[in-house]
Amino acid sequence: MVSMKDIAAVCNVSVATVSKALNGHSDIGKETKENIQKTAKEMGYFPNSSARALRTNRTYNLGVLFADEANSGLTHDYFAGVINSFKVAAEEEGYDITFLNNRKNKFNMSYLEHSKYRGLEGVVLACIDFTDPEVQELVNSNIPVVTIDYLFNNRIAIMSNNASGMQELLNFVYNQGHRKIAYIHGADSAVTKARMTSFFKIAEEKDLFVPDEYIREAAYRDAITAGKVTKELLELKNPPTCILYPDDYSAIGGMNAIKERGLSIPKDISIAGYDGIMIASQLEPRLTTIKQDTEALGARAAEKLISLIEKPKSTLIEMITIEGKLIEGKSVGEI
Amino acid sequence: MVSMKDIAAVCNVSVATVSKALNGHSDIGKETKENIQKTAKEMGYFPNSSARALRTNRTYNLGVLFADEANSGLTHDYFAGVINSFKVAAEEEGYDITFLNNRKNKFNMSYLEHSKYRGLEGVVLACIDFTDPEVQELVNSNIPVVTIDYLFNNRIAIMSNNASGMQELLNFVYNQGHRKIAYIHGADSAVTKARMTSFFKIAEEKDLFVPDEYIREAAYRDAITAGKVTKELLELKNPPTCILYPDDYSAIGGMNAIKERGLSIPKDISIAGYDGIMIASQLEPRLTTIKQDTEALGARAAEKLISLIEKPKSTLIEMITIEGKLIEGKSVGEI
DNA sequence: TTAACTTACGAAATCGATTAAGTAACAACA
DNA sequence: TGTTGTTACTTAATCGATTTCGTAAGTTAA
Repeated sequence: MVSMKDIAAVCNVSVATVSKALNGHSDIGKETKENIQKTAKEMGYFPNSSARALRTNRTYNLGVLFADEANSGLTHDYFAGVINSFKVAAEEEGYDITFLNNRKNKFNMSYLEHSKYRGLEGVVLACIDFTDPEVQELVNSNIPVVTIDYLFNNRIAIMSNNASGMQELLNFVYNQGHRKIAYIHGADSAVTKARMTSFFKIAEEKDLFVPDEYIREAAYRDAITAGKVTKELLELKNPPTCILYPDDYSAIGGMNAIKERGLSIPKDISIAGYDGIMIASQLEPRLTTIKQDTEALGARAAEKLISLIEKPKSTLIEMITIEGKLIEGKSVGEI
Repeated sequence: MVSMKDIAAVCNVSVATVSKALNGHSDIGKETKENIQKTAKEMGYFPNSSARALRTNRTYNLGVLFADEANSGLTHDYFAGVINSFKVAAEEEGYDITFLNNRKNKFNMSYLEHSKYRGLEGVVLACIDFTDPEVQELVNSNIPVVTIDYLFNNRIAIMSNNASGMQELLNFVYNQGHRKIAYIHGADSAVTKARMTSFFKIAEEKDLFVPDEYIREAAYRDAITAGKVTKELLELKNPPTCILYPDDYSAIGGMNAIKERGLSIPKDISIAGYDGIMIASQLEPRLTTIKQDTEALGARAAEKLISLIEKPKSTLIEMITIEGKLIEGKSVGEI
């Protein structure tokens, strides 16, 4: 690797001069500067980030903490989308992304220790167990942190607006004329809670009667269970005319179960998913769903994290809400 | 941040002694060593990776080059699975993962420059344009490189065995009694080529007549086109009894088109996908597909890359083939 | 002409860790 | 007793870059 020393030798100047010339300081002669810059380019010089980090205490490295138990990690459409957009936004600002280990590594470092070891300037937290003591340690540290879809009182949070998403979805379904609406909700979590609360609030506002048997549970992305539950709903004496699912995968499970019965969507029964994953728009019929704006979620998270790093004083600790968008699709029909 | 200097001061020894004590050198007294280790723990010491990297020239950092044009990046099930498993395997060996920028960043570095800047000890290439001059530059550099699903003559490649996968799939379909088999293949690529070649080879071996109209094209993961093509195939005077798709998403598109016709899978027509993504096993009927071993692909890539780094002499430049696995599912019936 | 500034550069310290080389103190051995 | 070895440290150089301070040479002003 060619270093400043090498350039200095070639140009017959000191290392200090090279550094100044390459970093655009003012106390360098025009000719000297140009010569150094030219030589640096010719020699293929690139700064050594370790050396620079050591001296300046800036690594331009951001951590991503993202647990992937049971393949629910990078292969999880929603979070993969968020992380991807976070990455792109961070890269545009000259930052690189490093994953924090979720598994125990050789050195048995905690998340915080790992962050310090790598000199991460900030960390984004997504899709993890926020009650994990190690996560708590990180959140209570002095490292800038932004969380996604979870709110700590001392940290910036970027939240997908599940309440308004559910509201919009339910409104749409209602306006299509549906009054017998079943809701298969996800397992217990902050997201599920937000959506359910919203569901019942809107239902009440609309004087919609929702019998207990219309409210069912199925884990996220578990199309099999969703399919089973769907069949049970269809067998009710008074079956719903529309079923809402926890996510699009589940809706696919439901769709299969319905088609298997020989029923047609949306003629015989309507369904809606949530998330707006790619495949949802390619199904037949096109799935009605709330497309979560993963793009915006990731980008905002990066923007805020970098702002925390570069201007901590003027960066507000706030909760930022990202709206989902109704994709009307074709799976909810008029009644 | 607490440094060795701080520990040295507290323990009344030199920095060198601290370093040796913490790194398990032999020329340190038992008591001194224990005292230093205890103090280090108490003070919450963690090494500074930048300083260590600067001195030792080892960063324990691996690069991942992974272009994500058009959302086909981390949200691409197959590659996300591979990268995820690569990450886990690398982390187990004490390495961290850094993404190489695919977009141009502030400093306008090439992939190689970026790798050098960050001191990446090796890079894994996946899902990119391998003919890109910047990729070529990286491949021809002296940085250890492992490629996934692409073969350079001077680099280790980890290849999913598309030929044997297609063979196994076609054999299965054939053994179920199918003789009228349509094949919707992906767009032109090395992967498509490998599968097609294999398809025709096996077909020939089996004396299977494949009319031209049975061979169609649809882009990867384009369920809409796959659905359209499926309808066209169904309308043929002599329609196939089984359709093979480029991937599982496409198969879902086909599945929808078929169900829409009121046909039943696999009673009226059989279908098979490729890849073995999560949702495939949750469809009704369960999709027959070749599950690509993303787990093994990523893990082997990490293993080989680390081996190139740690014992370059004894590491063979080779092509490693990872077999897919037939998931029988329920979407191909007996005839 | 001389004091006061500018300009353009260099010397040296520094960041935190590693490591070769050196050195006391003590023990072992002939 | 003198030589050799061992043990347990310390000193100091080093990795590559940044930055403070210093200074020689030239310029301007009085």
